[in-house]
Amino acid sequence: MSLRHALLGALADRPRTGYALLKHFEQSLAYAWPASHSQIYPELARLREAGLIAQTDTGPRNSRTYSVTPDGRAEIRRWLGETDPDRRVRSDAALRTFFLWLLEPEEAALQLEAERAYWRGVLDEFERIQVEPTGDDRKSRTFRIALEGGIAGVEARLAWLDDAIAEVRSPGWVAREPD
Amino acid sequence: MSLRHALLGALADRPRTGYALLKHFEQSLAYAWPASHSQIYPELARLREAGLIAQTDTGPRNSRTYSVTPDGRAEIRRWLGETDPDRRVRSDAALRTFFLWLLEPEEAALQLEAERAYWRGVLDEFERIQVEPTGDDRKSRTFRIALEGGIAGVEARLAWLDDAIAEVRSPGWVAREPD
DNA sequence: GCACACATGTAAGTTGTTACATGATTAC
DNA sequence: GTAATCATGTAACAACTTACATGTGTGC
Repeated sequence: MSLRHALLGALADRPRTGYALLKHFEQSLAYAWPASHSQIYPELARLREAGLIAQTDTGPRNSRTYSVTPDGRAEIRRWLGETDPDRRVRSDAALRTFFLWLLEPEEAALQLEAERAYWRGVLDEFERIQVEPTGDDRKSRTFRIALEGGIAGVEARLAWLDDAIAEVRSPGWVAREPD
Repeated sequence: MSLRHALLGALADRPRTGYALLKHFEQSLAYAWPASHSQIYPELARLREAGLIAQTDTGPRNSRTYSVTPDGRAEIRRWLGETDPDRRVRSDAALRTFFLWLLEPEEAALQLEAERAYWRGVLDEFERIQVEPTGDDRKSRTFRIALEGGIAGVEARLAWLDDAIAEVRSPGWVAREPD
């Protein structure tokens, strides 16, 4: 139930409306745990019913501001400290690399180049965020650590994509097995 | 429907039984698209019904060997060439890094050290596989490319974890906000 | 004979996606 | 006024997890 704890953690940072949580998921959390509004709103209702969050304000356009309760804060700490992370990762993009041999060499190269263009864009965005000034409290530092993790991962992927593209464009790849 | 195409791709490599596919998912494909037997067997039945695979052999212990049909081979190629990869990635482990500030510094460091130990083990396994001799046909090369992608990703993560651990153990982290 | 790995399946429940649906405020 | 963004919800469906369930060959 990671979504539940993602919401609790985001509300432990500060109270937010459902819509603000949605935007937070689209921006920061999108690379760790994507979630859509049709998942978030019902989950907020369940968290509220369970007493882990409470609606502490009502704003314009029927927006509802939620805050974590002491129970909710205890629950997110329990989750972080006492449960093992689920280290499984599903990546459609990674899966496709196992099947590169099924494509014509030129087609394989084009696919990998599209990947490279996409992840370059992501890296640009991460680096744009990275230069923004922040505080040196633990929250700000945590965010910078998470961002550095994202950057390191994307940089590694880009370096690997360069190698992979070179390989599928190499004579040794193109020459053999013309299908 | 990545599972469907993961199965088609694995069967395009060579005919396999359901059980062999299961083992293949536990080993190679586990880091890209984990799947359990309760998902694989029903999906094989559906693929067969759709005419994308066919049962080409029956072995001991009621094992069934499946092969891709021409339609199945066309479908995996269509998927690889004509559909965009879903680049979203869900990672419980990555999500948790956003909430490091909620833990006591020592607890945060212990969690990150557990991550480091886990990924070191994965890297050891990848490197053990990497030194095994293989061919230089496209299939073998593709597998090596995928493996190198995995290794690059894990190495980047380990380097980042070293930095992250140093940061949460630094005086600047430990000193402030004693909760 | 018994344990273990092989081999396949179903069922209940949870989680996630896509589509449908509606209303409120702001900017032009 | 009208388009865009804000703001929240539900419903149908697909995908995934966990548990239940059963039978087969091999090695000791």
